Amino acid sequence: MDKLFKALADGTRRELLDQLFANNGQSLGELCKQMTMSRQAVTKHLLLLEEANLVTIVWQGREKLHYLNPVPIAEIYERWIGKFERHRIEALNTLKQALEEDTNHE
Amino acid sequence: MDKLFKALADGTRRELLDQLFANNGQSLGELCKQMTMSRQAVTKHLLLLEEANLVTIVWQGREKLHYLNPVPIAEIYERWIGKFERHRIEALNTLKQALEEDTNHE
DNA sequence: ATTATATGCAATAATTTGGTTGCATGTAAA
DNA sequence: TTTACATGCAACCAAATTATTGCATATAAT
Repeated sequence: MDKLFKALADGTRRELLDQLFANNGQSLGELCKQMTMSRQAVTKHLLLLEEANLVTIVWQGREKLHYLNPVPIAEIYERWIGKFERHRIEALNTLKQALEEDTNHE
Repeated sequence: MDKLFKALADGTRRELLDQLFANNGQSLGELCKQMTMSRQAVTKHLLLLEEANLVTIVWQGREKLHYLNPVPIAEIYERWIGKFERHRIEALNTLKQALEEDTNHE
């Protein structure tokens, strides 16, 4: 879960995911063309995405193709979104109460 | 969105959110008691959570109370989970195809 | 066989992050 | 009005992150 959030915590990496959303299965070279930084920098970002299991690699000859994997994102949903949703109404109510108590100087 | 992901990308900060899940509206001192690091370290983590809008502060006398805010997490869902879900079946299919082409050496 | 292309590996440098410590300030209690 | 408590501010340090560069290797094309 830590690697997943860290992978998503960088704009460049989210941009790479966006590129794969737009066109899945691109090679390293194709992805690099659309970025401003060096190939090695892009490689490192992609490595983190692979380690977070967000991107799957398929070698085709000398080309390395990159495919999106949606599974880890679903885990975020289950672990965090669901949790927040469950607490949502209660949390907002206690916050509201606290704010009222504070402004009313009870 | 960047601050949000970065805020969630640290285990200590997710632990602080967990503490507030368990007991919403805790003061800085109460949160610190449950952590191993210095008060200042905790303060800095909480500041990032505030800037990501995940935690809302209410001052009560000399105490600073911390409340969860579920809204930004919902934004993650809309921006990322939804997007992944929409592409999910298509992405898995193209990946499957690529894997088959690769192993069959066509 | 030679050349061009696609990628990997390793050393390095700059920046960001996570943490500590010491001192200052504001609020409540004795 | 002292004293204790809750927190803020700032300087500083170590470790992790991001990016660059130069060279090496493997595959494809001529």
